[in-house]
Amino acid sequence: MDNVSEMPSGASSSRIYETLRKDLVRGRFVAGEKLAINALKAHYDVGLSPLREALNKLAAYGLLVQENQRGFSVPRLSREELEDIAHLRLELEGMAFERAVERGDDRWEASLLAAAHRLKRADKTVDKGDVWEQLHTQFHRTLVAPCGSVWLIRFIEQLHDQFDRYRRLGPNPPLIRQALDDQHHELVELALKRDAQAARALMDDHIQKSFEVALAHYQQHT
Amino acid sequence: MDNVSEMPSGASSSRIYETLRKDLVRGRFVAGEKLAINALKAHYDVGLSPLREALNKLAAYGLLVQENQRGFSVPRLSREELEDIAHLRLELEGMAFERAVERGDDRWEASLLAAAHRLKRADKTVDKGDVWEQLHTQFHRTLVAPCGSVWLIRFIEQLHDQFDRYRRLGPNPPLIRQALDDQHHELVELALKRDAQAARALMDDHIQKSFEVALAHYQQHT
DNA sequence: GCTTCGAGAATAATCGATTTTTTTATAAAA
DNA sequence: TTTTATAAAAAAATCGATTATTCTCGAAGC
Repeated sequence: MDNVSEMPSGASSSRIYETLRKDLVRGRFVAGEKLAINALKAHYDVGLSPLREALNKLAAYGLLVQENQRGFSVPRLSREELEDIAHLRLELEGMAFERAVERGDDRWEASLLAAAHRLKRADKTVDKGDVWEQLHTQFHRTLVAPCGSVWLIRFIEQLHDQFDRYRRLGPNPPLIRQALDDQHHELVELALKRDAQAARALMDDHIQKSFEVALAHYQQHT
Repeated sequence: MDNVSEMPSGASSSRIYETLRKDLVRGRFVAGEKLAINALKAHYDVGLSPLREALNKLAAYGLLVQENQRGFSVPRLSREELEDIAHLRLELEGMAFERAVERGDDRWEASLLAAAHRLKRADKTVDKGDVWEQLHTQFHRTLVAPCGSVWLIRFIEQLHDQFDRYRRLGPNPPLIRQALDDQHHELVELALKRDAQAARALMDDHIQKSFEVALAHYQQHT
């Protein structure tokens, strides 16, 4: 554990959950590492109870592993799991986007354009904090928002967090960002054209590309 | 809250989680009900900390709703959600079963036959406890076990628990059981024949039938 | 040398009590 | 009558301390 976020000031319970979740996704903890609860308590400056409740939630969510009487640890990474996650993202996000394209209304079109624009803007500026990451997450959220299935969205977000544990192992240099961002705009275009088939195909390709980036990072990392 | 399970004796932490999970799935709590923590504490005879940790996990899992400073409650039911869950089950379980049929080995075939047999046996005897339910869950678990995706299995089980909140609103009379159980055996047959296409089609039909049963219970119930 | 054992230290889990927040009940004001 | 204000009660969240379990490391036995 090192270099983890400062806690935002304010109420504690869900705050610590969100902070930890982000730090886990960002890779601020080493995969496989056992969490020292007292260290967390000290670092994030929270009490034991809220902290443990957050850890329990994160374990149920799949960002931590809880072992019987031996605390919490960060799940290990494996190529097999990355492939599993990417493949499922392909299936689920493809399905969701296809449905979104069929069902989304004009307000959706507007929010898509907005999200894509903001993302492109962030692309060009130097990234203070995780602005690009946040906007990227928001963009993908928007893509599938009107798919009509609350549970599908839930699973997709869960998979995104898992996927990002791999993708964010390495840097996200401008060139790769650029390439992915081009696809983001194409996705918007196809959505506006209401071409569900092509939209899905491109989504598949987009996830495939992301997978390759993440895999490279993973292999570098080990 | 009424008529909930007695706690099995033994260690507390994960025990209370499992007990609560089962009681939620069984419908021992009324949908929408706010949980009185002190009452739970007294009934299950556990301390506050393990109880709260279990509730937090269940909320992350989707069997409870946690509201800011006002505790936990049982999620409401809706026809829309039931349709959502059933539809996703169709997609995910179909996908998983198809893959399982392609990838399962002879040990899988054996365990399938075993699970189906045990389920049929339980069918004929009077159901003490939830023997049939347990075996039914186990059977479906076995069907998709060799699909090769840990995350897919995880989501499917989560959806099963959600689906069962609806399906178990009403009784499960012998006639319906019989009909569903016939399909279980057909599923096994197609799996042994390695007919992935037909297997998936039948799985779709099976889930559709279950959905109709669950929907009837839901409509009766409101 | 290698394994097994056990005492002490470290850590996890749990408890009981306190603090904070929400809900309820009652009464005053509009 | 309805709304607003407020005090008391209830409930949720959190804290500090205790208990139970696991881990560490050195010594004894094989």
